[in-house]
Amino acid sequence: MSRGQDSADPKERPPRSTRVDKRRALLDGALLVFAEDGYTRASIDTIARRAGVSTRTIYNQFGDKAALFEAVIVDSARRTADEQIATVRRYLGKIVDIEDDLIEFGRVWASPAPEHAPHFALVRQIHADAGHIAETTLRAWQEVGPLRVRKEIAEHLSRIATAGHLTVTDADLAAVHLVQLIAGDITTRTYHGAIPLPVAELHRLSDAGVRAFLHGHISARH
Amino acid sequence: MSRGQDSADPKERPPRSTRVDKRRALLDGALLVFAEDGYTRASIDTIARRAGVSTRTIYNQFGDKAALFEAVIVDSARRTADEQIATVRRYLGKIVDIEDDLIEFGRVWASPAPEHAPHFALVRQIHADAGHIAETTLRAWQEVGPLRVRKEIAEHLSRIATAGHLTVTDADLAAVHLVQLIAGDITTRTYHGAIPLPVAELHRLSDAGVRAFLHGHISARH
DNA sequence: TCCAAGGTACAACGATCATTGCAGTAAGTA
DNA sequence: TACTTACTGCAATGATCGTTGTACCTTGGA
Repeated sequence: MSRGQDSADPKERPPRSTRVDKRRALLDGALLVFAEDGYTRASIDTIARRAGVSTRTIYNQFGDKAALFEAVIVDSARRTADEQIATVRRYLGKIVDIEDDLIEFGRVWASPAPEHAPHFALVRQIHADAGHIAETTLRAWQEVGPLRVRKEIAEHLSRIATAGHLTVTDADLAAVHLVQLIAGDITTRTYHGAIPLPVAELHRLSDAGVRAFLHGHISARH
Repeated sequence: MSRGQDSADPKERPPRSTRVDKRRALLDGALLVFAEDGYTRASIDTIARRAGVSTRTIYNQFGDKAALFEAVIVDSARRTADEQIATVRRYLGKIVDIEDDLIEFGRVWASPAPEHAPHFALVRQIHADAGHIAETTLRAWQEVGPLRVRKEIAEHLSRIATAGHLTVTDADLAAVHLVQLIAGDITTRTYHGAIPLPVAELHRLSDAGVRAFLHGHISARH
């Protein structure tokens, strides 16, 4: 999980071996296979073939299949969360018009981002397999991924609220509401990315989610 | 999927055999095992043992494992949807105060209902395994379960809207928003029912969801 | 009492799979 | 040049599993 000690020479250390490259290739290939097939169905041979690596290397690097799965979960969650946090900062950093800005944010957030589709399929696998995954792994995943993203969104919403644009009592909960309204229905309808869902429909759903987040559905308007 | 012809004698037909009982026991037992372990991990032997039935009976009744899985999906979806639709009718049939009534509905909707917990675990398995389930099965499941429930909620929301309590342009979408705000966060936090979540917290989340559904988060109040 | 339908126990087959050991190889380093 | 490190290919092992065939039992109805 964490590097024991930094053996960082002051001078540039030449790529001492392909060790790190193989590890990277394995994390990427295993993500694809685990995302498609799930933990049990995914075979070590398939993963090795997809990563361009021998099965023996998997065991040398990770120990066993469960450890590889856990490494993939944490790695993929961190990478995706990094991207999402960048998106949040880019679109919620400066608010001019709260509705326009949230709608633009929602459209980007709800966009497929095809290179991250495997990650979301993996998340579905985690949800389904939670009963067979170590507690520590689940916690590590939550902290490095979803919770980090939620915290980022919540902090932005709080700031926007103090600026007078929003009424937010529980920022974490508001963050959950926002992302669920924006993308909740989409993720259930774009099964494992197999059904792409046209962009226009995607924007319609996301826009409606943002408006619901802001105004609600009660008819006390005007 | 559908009974070919009704061989219904006019007089009470005595329980001709245990055939239907075994089928029922199998659907119930298989639901538990599939929900806990997922399709691939669940073994026929385990299912047979849990249902109090020989493995041979499974093959005689359903043909193979995949067919049993599909039968379980559709059966469980129908039963759960029936319950949910009854809840919708009971709590949204007559509206006195829109906020009070929705909050009461939300609390019931978000309640664990421990006897249906396996179904929701099964739904997570379906979401994860969608790529390995026949299109026809997925469609049948959607129609007999989630879509039926969504339609019921949407119709009630439309009626409530015409009565002047709500502003609803897309009733289906509004229905999705409502259930996601009420229970969206809960289902992700009560992993396979292992973490029960205290009732007070559950009500807090559900109430906040209902209020967000009605009023939104914008600070244009008063 | 006898029949037939449906259930059970049991053994077996073939396939898949995680995991390990071993022998060989390529490449960086002393 | 010799040593070390990490990767590869291959074979083997032990376990699990879906599926089938078979012989036997139970029970409700003719």
